Amino acid sequence: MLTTSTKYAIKAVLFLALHSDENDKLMVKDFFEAINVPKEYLAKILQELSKKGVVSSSRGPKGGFYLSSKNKKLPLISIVEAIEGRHRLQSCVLSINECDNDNPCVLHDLVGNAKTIFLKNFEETTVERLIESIKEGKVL
Amino acid sequence: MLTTSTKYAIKAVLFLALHSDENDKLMVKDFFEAINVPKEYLAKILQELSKKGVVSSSRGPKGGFYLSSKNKKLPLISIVEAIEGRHRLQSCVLSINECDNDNPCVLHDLVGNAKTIFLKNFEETTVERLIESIKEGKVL
DNA sequence: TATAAAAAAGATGTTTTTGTCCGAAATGTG
DNA sequence: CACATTTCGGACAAAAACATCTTTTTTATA
Repeated sequence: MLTTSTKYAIKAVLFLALHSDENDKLMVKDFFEAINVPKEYLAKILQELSKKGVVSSSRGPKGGFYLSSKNKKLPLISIVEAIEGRHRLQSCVLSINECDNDNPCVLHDLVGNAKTIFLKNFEETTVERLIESIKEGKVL
Repeated sequence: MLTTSTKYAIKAVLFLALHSDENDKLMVKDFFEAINVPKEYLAKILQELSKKGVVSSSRGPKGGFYLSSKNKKLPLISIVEAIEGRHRLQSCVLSINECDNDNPCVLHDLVGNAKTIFLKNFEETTVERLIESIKEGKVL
């Protein structure tokens, strides 16, 4: 459903949303254990997310990663897109190029529903919104 | 959503359902091009499906692969299970072990719906049923 | 302005998935 | 029974995903 890298990315973003802001940045070494992601790999992923504008970062002493309030308003889908690109999520289940609503493959309708719901949720739910869930007891 | 191998498997099963039966078996070389799957890899996948009872096969001259009427009655999910096992489809989106309905992770509810619908469709739709769709114009 | 701290960038290593190849076992047919 | 044909099974190869390591660049602050 989501690649390992994307899962790591989501965990990282949510953790940052909860525990950082412009004045309290987090370094990789400060939280890789908390979210159970290999340290060096997390660094790579954050780099990518930063480049794509999904998280914020600053170098040097007192530097680190954090979520700006703008970052927090992004929908979940932007994390997925930053890591694995948009294509993967919306391409045909059977990877048939010509498949679309007008010329659906055998599984198109069968899977369409689930995929539509999934995408819709990821497009409509912001990081900010998820943080509420966490505060209401959902586990990260 | 589904691995490449599983997609190949589904295509192969559907093709066999359409073009083979006990008296007209198909050899790998007869249809790997039609479904656009690497020949040797398709052979491997069919072997696996055969071992798991999802497709039927016989060796030697006049041999090949086919779907028995029993095979055709199997739900789609059994193809997925044969290739990638059941676990992958139903495990937590964030791969959090403790995640379940009583102790949901942040994404559990968000994704739950889509996943439930997806699984339900794959459990309830048989190969036989899909063949009807194809005859009604859906592309394979 | 020198220093140390941090992310950025790039090179390298490992594992899993995908894909290929070849010999062994089975089986219908002359 | 001999033979050709086909799947079966295992070994091997290539590519992608996952992970680590090292060097460079930026920057706060002493």
